[in-house]
Amino acid sequence: MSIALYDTRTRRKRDFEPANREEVTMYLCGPTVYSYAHIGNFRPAVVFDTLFRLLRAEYGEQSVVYARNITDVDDRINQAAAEQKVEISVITEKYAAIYREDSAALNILPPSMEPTATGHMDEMIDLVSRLLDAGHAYQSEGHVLFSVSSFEGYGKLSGRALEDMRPGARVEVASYKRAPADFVMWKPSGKDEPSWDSPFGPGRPGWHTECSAMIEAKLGTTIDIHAGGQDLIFPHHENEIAQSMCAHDGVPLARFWLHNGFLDMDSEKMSKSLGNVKLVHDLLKDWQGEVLRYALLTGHYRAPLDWTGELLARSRVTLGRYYGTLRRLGDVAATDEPAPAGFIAALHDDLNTPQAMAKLSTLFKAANGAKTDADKAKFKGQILAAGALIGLFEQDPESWFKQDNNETADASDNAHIDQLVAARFKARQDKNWAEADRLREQLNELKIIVEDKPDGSIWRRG
RNA sequence: GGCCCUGUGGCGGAGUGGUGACGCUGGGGAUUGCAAAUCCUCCUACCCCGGUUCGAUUCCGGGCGGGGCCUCCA
Repeated sequence: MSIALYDTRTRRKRDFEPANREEVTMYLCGPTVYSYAHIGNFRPAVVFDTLFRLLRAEYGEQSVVYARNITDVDDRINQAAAEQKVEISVITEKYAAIYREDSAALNILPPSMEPTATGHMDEMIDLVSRLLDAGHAYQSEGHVLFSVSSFEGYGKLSGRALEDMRPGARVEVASYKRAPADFVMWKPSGKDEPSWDSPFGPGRPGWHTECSAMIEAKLGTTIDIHAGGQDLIFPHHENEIAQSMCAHDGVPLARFWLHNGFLDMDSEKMSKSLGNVKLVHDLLKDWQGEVLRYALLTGHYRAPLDWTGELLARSRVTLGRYYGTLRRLGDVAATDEPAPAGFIAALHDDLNTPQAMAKLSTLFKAANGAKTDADKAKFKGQILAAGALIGLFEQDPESWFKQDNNETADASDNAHIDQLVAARFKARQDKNWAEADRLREQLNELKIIVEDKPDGSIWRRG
């Protein structure tokens, strides 16, 4: 069954067929590495990682090329570097490394490549030069600007006409612009700002330039899928399209445009002024990365998702139930099975993860009810296959329960708990119920939930 | 002002022109020394007003509510 994806440009769900099944190309606008990334930054990373996994399963691991860039030239980076009196590379390398750590904690696969702006200065300068030569760009007060009126398709992606927009609605129109919607491709740098030499004077590229140049350099003139957050539709992706299509004689930049919706924080917009920005770096202190990933996937990627403590708690409970099943199936070797057809169909339907989660629930129910070893092995195989597609259930169940969040879970703790549980099990064998209950009470105080089984007791953190 | 998205039970969240996904919570039951886990079972919904239809939560129109974007932004 083919994969259907909602394409922002055509505003329809369409069957996805790559231009070349041997080389499916996908690009995601990645992080600007000037600080810790927040949970909202990771929604596209997790969602499109799931799509990456799905495409790899469909076309073969070697046939999918997924580029997620790192923006390492940006005014916010310059500001951070100036404040800390260091080179920008000190800032960008630090936060790129942290971003990769956070990504790994959310079980996000490394993309095929992570191109950087600083690594593509020549390509960007070349792109700007070509657009200048072709008359799509002009120089003004040391800047190079793209002239949006030179591209008749401008506004097609976001569905807005130039005349509908309010010039200066939010930001004052700069003096060097011929038209308010023209955007900067190259700008001069101030005295202490990072600067690169170019035919149009020393300076640095505008934000939109890097994606067009890197896609051209790494993936080709037309890619299959271009993805990002909803806020990037305008102007960022509109501007990328303008640059790339004008540089490529009108050849489309991407065949499918995918955009994820935003997270709300306790029903409010996440913003610095409201002080409700949640950094993944901080969330990971209280929650396992897999809980964050699961929570992000409980909603459909195009819909808004309300990020709350309840959502996280619910996600943790559900995952715990699922890992409980896997723990009970621990001594059964999974057979090699495909994920259930309904689960795959849900993901194929524009990455309908809530529907896929519903299928997962029935799968676990079936696994819990399995009587024979053959059934257990089959269901375990299906669970692991489904999990691999959405990046869940890839850790050892025992470690899930024993590391389960927070810093109190260290090794000595675990040994102490093991001791108490073993003592209680012995008391139960002796039918010394008073002693057994006393030990349970002691464990309750440690927020440990014990499960008695015929051949021993197991425990988890409550 | 323009453009886009959205409104489902106590909560989260799919889906559908006609038999009310799935999960959490709550009630009941099986099981258990007591529990936990597991299983079974029950309760509660489709923003409002028109239209189309034998029949609309689902399609169409209007209204109301919520959100996003209009050159920082996942």
